[in-house]
Amino acid sequence: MPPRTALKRQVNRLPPERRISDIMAAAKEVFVEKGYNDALITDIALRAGVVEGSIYRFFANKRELLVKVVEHWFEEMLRDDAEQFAAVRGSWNQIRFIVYTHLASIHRDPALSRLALQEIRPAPDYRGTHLFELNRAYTQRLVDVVKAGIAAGELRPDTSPSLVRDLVFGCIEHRTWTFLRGEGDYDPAETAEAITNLVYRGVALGSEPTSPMESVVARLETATARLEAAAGIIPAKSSPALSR
Amino acid sequence: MPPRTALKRQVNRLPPERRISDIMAAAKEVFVEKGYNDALITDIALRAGVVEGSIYRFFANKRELLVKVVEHWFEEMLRDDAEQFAAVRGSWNQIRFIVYTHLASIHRDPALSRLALQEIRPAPDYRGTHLFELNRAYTQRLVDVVKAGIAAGELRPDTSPSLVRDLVFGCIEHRTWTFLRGEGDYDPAETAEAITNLVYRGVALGSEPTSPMESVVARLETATARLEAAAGIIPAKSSPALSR
Amino acid sequence: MPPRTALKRQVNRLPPERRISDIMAAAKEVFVEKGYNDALITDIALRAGVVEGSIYRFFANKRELLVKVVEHWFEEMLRDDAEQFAAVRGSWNQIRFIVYTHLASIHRDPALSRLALQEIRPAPDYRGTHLFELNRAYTQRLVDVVKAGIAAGELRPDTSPSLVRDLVFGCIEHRTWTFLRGEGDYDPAETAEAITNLVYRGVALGSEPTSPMESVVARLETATARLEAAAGIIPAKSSPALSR
Amino acid sequence: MPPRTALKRQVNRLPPERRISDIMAAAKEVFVEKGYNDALITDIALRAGVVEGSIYRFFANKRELLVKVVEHWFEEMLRDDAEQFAAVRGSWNQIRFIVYTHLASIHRDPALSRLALQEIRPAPDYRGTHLFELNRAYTQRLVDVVKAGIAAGELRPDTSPSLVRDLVFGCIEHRTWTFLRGEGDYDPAETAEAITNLVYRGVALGSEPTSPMESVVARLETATARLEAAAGIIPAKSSPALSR
DNA sequence: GATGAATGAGGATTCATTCAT
DNA sequence: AATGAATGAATCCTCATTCAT
Repeated sequence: MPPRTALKRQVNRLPPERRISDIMAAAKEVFVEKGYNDALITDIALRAGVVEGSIYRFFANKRELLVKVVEHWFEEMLRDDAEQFAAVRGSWNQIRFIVYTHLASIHRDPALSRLALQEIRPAPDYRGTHLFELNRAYTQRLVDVVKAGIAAGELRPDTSPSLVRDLVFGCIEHRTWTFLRGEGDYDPAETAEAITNLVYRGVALGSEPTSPMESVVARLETATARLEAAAGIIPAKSSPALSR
Repeated sequence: MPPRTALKRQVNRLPPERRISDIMAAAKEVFVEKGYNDALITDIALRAGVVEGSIYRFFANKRELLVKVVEHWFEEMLRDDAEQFAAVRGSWNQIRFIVYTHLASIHRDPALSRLALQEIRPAPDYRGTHLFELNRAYTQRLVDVVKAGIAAGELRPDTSPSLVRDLVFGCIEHRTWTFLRGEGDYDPAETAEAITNLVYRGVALGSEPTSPMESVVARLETATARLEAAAGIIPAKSSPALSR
Repeated sequence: MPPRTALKRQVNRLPPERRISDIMAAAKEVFVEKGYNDALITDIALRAGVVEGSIYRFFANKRELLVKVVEHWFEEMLRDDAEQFAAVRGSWNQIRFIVYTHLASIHRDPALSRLALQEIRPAPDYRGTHLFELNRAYTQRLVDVVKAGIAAGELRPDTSPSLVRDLVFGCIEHRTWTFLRGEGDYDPAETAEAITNLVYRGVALGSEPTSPMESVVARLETATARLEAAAGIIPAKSSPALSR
Repeated sequence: MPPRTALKRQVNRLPPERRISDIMAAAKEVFVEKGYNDALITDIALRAGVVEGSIYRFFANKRELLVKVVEHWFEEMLRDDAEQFAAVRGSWNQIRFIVYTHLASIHRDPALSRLALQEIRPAPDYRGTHLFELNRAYTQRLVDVVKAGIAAGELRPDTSPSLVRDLVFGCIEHRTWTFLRGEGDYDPAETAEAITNLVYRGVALGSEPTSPMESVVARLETATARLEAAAGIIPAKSSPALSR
């Protein structure tokens, strides 16, 4: 048989993990730019440097690719948070941390958030998704905080932890809709503080001390800042916990 | 190109309002059964007893038809509620009424609720929709209740009414997602009670200060005052206690 | 029978000719603005102050309406021209008149010209149209001019009048295409002169000069020579006789 | 929405050029038979032995397919002619060749000619088409012939080559309209001879005195202008009758 | 004679997915 | 394993024309 002068096919063999991460990176880009429906497999393949068929070797279909991309994003977020969260003490601080983190994530990645909220969650197969599990774990932290707070006698014993969860995440979602539609903006820290206070007051035993405490601290900070300014001192970037 | 001449045409003349309501009724049925995407204009026309073309005499396109159907449903709901709501007295009762009504509506018409929340609200042209206006009016009632409560000295003066609105409607939405996906159920009355209590506690003026905390606050207050005095600076605008 | 309070129907009775001319005026507007395909019967009816159905009382269909509109325009043009044309003497002048008139018409009403050339003429039923007859009459004038010129011994006897007709009108059409597409412009007078000269030369008898004309030329020649001499200037490049 | 999964797919792989030429051949057939509007993509696909979708892999839309088909036809014509044309000597012969060739092409492929003249040329995007370029090249040959004739002293130096181009191609078009509408016939050779003679006479340097008037007037104008220039007079905008 | 609501046929186009090479 | 050409289902919308009132 004569040697084939087939220069046509450029076969580019790469380790599977690399292929997968290339595809997912490209898919993330395209989904973020175009949204799910307007994202084209062809486009994703092009940017990933593979052909369409190759995508289907690793992902059953377009939707699975979307889900995997969002799951990946979510997992990274969780991993980053988990460590810090473990260090936070006190119900109020923990709630605030969760609220702030969530608001900040949405603020950082609005497009991915939209995909998660609008494309994946409403789907009938959402339960059964790994993302569903991840999200459960994510929101469960709040439930645990509430349970712990109740056990510690800090929070009202008749509080429904799951209702608090819905209250918090629902509120955040509602508050960020306008932003997700690209029509407004919000300040994560400020919003987190307000939501936390409101919710905390709803669940705290007796006469919650959050807000007085808060305003006093604020005044202290202000006064301190002024003194520092008067003394010509530039304050260092304060720790997030105090940064408000 | 001129249409091939039809042999015989049966014209069935009806008053426009009737036609419109027939079409909307049929559309409502089909949208509810199939969802927006899988709803066929042909199917709607068939059930309404008209030809496809007739639908386009009254509605610019499929989406407008959807929006009109949902708006109609929403308007009816508002009309029914308004009267009853006017008779409710007291912040807690009013909040509960609003929460309950909303929960009950979703429970009664989950499919229409889904269409509103999933199909219409995320669209980029949502603002500008009449539905957007209706919804504003709908949620505004809660904002007004909060404002009135504050004015009456019943609710905390530092409450953000719009945040309460997001808290309430966001919570409801989150709580009903599972149901809307057809995977669970809830009791509107019970849920309304729980949400109302939680939220009300967050906004109501209470008898608060826990004693230990109070002394801390007092001490901090003193320190702050001294610092401020030391700084010799007159605080700007308003007193810090009210500034947030 | 109780008197009907039917205020609904505003019947507006007008003499048929008035109706027809209103409709045609409106149709002309719309066809000119939108072209045939994009012109809507509804739009025409609206501008004419009638309903769609009324249009069909006077015109069998949209195309007939178009044809009637163009015919009307054409008839007016013919009427205006006929008188003037009758006064023109001499083959060259007559040809120039026809060419100029045609170029000027296209320049004045490019949209209507397009409709005639692009919409009506290519149609399979063009023959049989009154417009076809009108156009025949219109172009026939040129044929007659040529025949008369031949008979008078001014034009070559082997000239095909119909070929001259195609030459002239084809040339005009080709020359004006760019303008009709809205991409260029031309000067009717100048273009008419150029076309006429070119064509005339093709059909005129050899050593022609009509005697009276010749003497004029001779005299002009003399005058020119004198003027040039008077100017004492050596003509540039080539001899003036060849310079154009 | 994902397409309902087809059970079995028969894939028939072919080299792209073959596919493209199959599709174009089928499209040519259908366009010729039915005209652009009445041609169905389905029909074309069927005859080409592909599915509708495959057509859209190679052609952006129906119109592009049409344009490509006509361009292909035109290119072949040009290629065939070019060789022969190169061998023709003498202005008259060259003009006749071009005229004859054009008449013969139309006579051979009236349907394709119609598509070019009626569907493609009037479109607003005609310029920018490759066909436009091809046609320019095609007609340019005549322009070049005229220029060469002038340079060789065979044709009148005051001839406008582009006007001759419009004269020739316009005349041909006009002459063939009836045939293109399927209502008459013509003999290419005979018609070519007649047109060529008529045109040639119009441009050949002969004894004809039409232009004498014109050239004399031109000389007068030139001389006058020089005299005026010598006298330092800026000539007023001359009357149109003299402006040439 | 006027009205104008109702008719209804008709086809290009997209793009996720497959599978022969 | 990679390629990428081929598949093919699926549907909204327009608007000239009609005809019951």
